[in-house]
Formats: sequence, structure tokens, C-alpha cells
Amino acid sequence: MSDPAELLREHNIPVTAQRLAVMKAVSDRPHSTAESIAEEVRAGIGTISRQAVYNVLGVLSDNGLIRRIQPAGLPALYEDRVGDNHHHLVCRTCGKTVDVDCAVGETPCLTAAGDAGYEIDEAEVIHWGTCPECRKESDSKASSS
Amino acid sequence: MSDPAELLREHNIPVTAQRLAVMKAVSDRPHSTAESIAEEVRAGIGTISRQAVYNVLGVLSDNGLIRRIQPAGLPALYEDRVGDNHHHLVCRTCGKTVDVDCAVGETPCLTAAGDAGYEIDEAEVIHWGTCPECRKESDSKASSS
DNA sequence: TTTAAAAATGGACTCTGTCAAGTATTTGCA
DNA sequence: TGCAAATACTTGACAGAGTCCATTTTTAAA
Repeated sequence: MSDPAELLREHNIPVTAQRLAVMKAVSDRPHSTAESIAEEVRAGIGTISRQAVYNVLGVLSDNGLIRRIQPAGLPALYEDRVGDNHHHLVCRTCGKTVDVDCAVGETPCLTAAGDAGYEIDEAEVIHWGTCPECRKESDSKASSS
Repeated sequence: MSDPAELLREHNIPVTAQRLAVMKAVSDRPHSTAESIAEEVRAGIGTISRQAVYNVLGVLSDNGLIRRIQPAGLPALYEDRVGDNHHHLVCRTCGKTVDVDCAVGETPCLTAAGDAGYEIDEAEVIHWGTCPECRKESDSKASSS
């Protein structure tokens, strides 16, 4: 069940070395970009084309095996953790991203006040802020000026 | 007070024709991209460089005079309406974006459960769905197949 | 009116991501 | 096990959005 190859078969997705390697990379390093996933994969199986990485990530997220998040101004990030409606906290300075659970409840803000006729299928919540490291940086810069 | 030139002076931003024109364009067409703002401005004052548009939009949003939103996979959008913590509803198919007020309250989801040491300054909520027009489209396509 | 600071221009460039044509793998079936 | 059809992968060109930088122009203060 948690065997990657098995997971793919369950979804009728042909098993390839590239797909397994990408799944492993996403799992090992949550919140990675396509580019860093490609690097990780190359370290494992030697080589993969950029296109294949995008293909695989597309197939996996279409099937709900991974989740894609796209913070404003940053390249898309991919993560393993699906199906639990958690959100993200992104550092404005360095882009480092961590998971957060929303304080409001299980499906926070999923209901908009007046849907304007839209059929809403997902609410994406991104918290913007400054991570501990970057706060130290800016503090020391501010005090030295 | 609502005079654009006055607004700029209040923020110690030099008044230029480009800035006034960009402000007007953002105000006239909320949820525009930088590119469509550039077109609008050219219609008004004849010419503006891409760089100037980005500069002005950057200065204005740094000063809180406009707000930048960047839905995943779409170019950044700019709007006039600031300071009231409203959210957005974006069509997955055509990208059309409308404002929504959150049902939860005044500052919905602003508090994450456990901030991981981050200093949070903003919560961005984007509702994803399908707009009325695109729903009709896909319905008619589905029934004809 | 002069001048230093700030902004705008124009053009090259980077970074993500996509398209398309050809080659290689996977899988189902004999 | 071997073969054929379907599916993936590779390579290289391309596109959109935004940034960098050197130069010219404009602003605003003296």
C-alpha cells in the first residue's frame, strides 16, 4: 500500500523508473521545486529530462498522489502530504515553506460569502511572513545601520 | 484625499505622468495584469515602458496603495481595493477573478496553528472554481460527447 | 535656473514552464 | 518468451512573465 510501485498500479499508471524516482524525491524533500526534484532524481537514477519531471509531477498531482502549491512569485512546490487540508507558511525573504494547520477548523474558509455563481472546488490558504533565520538577518542589518 | 496626485505626495512618492496613469488604469480595471495595465496606460498617455509599469506597480504596492495578487499559474493581478482583507475567487478555466468576502469573519484564517517561529503578516486566501460561463461551456461539451 | 536625486527607457537576459517530433519502455496478449 | 500497440521519455526549440543594467529624461529642491 505504501509501496510506490503499488500505488501507481492502483491508479493504473504504468510504472517507470522516472516515476518512482520522482515520487521518492518528493517524499524525501517536501516543498521542492521541479528543478530541485530533477537534481535529486539525477543523483539517484543518473538522468532525467526536464520534460519528464513535469510530466510525472503532472500525472501524480492529477491522480492526487502529490499536491502542487504555487506561492506568488515562486516556482511551484510539490509535496507528499495529501488529503488533510493543511496550509502553508512561506517566508517572503527566502521562500522557505512549512506546513501549518489552520486554527479555524477542518475546512477553513472553504465557504466564501457569495460565490458569484462560481462552483468552488478548493480553497488555498497561504500565510506570508518572515522565517526565524531571515528575521535574525534583518534585525542585525537594521541594528548595524 | 482621493486625488491620485495627492495620494502620492502623502507617501512622499514623486508625481509622474506614468504613475498617475498606472493608478488610473488599476482603478478602472481591477484584477488586471501588468501587461493589460500597460496597454491601458498607452491608450491614455501614449507610451510607457514595461519596466516603468513594473516599477510603478512595485512602488504602489510597497506603499499599500494597491494590492498584488498572484494566482497559481497566472500572471500577477493588481487591484485598487486595499485594507479590507477580502479574498479572491479564480476560475480554473479562464482565469477570471472576482472579489469575495470570507464567511468566517473579519480576519479569516489569519491565525495559523503554530507559527513555526515565523512572523506572519498576511494570509492570502484563493478560492478555486469554475465561473458561470465556463460551467456552461463544459456542460454543453459534456452533453454533446 | 541650476543641479542632484529619482524615474523612465530600451534592450538583453533569466527563469519556469510548454510544445512537438522522434526514440525508447512498458504492458497485455499470443 | 516474444511481439505489437500504447504509453513514456528525450531533445531542442519556444513562449510568457518578470528582472537587470546602462543611459537618458524628468522631478523637485536650492
